[in-house]
Amino acid sequence: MSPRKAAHDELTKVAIITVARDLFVKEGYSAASMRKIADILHCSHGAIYYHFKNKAQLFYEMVEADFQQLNQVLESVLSESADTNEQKLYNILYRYIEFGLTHQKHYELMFLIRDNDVKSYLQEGPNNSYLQFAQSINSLSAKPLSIKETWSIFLSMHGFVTHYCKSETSFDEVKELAASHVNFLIKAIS
Amino acid sequence: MSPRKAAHDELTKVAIITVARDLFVKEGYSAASMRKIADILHCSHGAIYYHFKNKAQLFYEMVEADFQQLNQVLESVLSESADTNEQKLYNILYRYIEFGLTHQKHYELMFLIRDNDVKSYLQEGPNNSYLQFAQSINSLSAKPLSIKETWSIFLSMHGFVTHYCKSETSFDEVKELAASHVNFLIKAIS
DNA sequence: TAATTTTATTGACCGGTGTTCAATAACGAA
DNA sequence: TTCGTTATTGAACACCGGTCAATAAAATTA
Repeated sequence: MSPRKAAHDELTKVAIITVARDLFVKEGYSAASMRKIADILHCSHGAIYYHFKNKAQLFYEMVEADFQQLNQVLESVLSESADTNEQKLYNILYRYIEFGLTHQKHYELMFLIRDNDVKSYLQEGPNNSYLQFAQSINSLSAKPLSIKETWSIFLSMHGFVTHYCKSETSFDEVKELAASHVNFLIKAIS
Repeated sequence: MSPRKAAHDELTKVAIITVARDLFVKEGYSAASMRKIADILHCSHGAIYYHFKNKAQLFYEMVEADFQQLNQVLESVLSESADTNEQKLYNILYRYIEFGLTHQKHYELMFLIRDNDVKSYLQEGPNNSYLQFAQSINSLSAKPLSIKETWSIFLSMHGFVTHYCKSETSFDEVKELAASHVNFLIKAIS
């Protein structure tokens, strides 16, 4: 009816993202539609396009914000001064898996989605996270690591997360396996 | 117009799958629509549903046939009697990556797609391939491998393929990296 | 051969999707 | 108060996967 809402309940990017996050996590990228998001927000689906160019960008902006958590997680491990480098190295790897499996939809978007719409928006996020990751494990490793070794470690971690993302297994269910995978990789660079 | 075609150009599963494969490989699962497939086949999209229950099953039947190639590849490596076990082990891993990156859309379907429609059809295929893989590397390894070690190797391989599938990198472009990743993993179990 | 049953195809239809855009009302500034 | 700016609506468009009654070709039976 009225083409513009009263000021106190105008749409905001934050409000949209909050609802979108819930729905994306609950239903995945394709099943979560702009219309469903709009329904929950009590607005028309057209309104969302005033704030976001399209669905892919909405998804991307949502996930990019969340993904900075991963960098924070890695940083917090590094700054835990009570731990030895060996412990820190283990924690970096272990916490990476934990993050991936407790943020499966985000991980999927950042590292797995092949959707052409979405793909064009992705570059920086995953790259930044990898750099942080690589720098961390290099500084903690007893032996100096080659670039290729670092990359192999990352891909091996990625494989673990990817697999259990796909089967929607919770981190809790694979804690022990995660630990043994991490130990397997640490052994490989010792 | 006519509700049934003359015998000589009736639809067949094979004809549909052939066209579908092209389109799926070219455009991916979601962008390749039943209507596009039907257009190429010069039939109505409804006709395809006479031969396949739905899109997911069409995709699945197409890919399952192709995927038996992977098992054949692994078998052929094992039966290469001129090679040492060490060489065979290397080849199993290397050829796994090669297969994954030269059949990216298939790999994606079998191991990556989260689509709920598709997922219900997938179980046996990937499982069989893993069993074959696990059995092979166990029989070839100098040291006996634990189940967890075998699994870690697989996940690490999977990570490599997944990553380059996502970025649509050809196998040729990452041959050397593949070799070094394989050597990294072999070292981890030596 | 003629009648009948089975089979394969069509195309309209349903409810859904992402996206665009003219119309419009609330807002903020002059 | 006027007027431009801004945010919102909802209809429209072109797609999508999937269903199904109608129908004609093919196969089978008499």
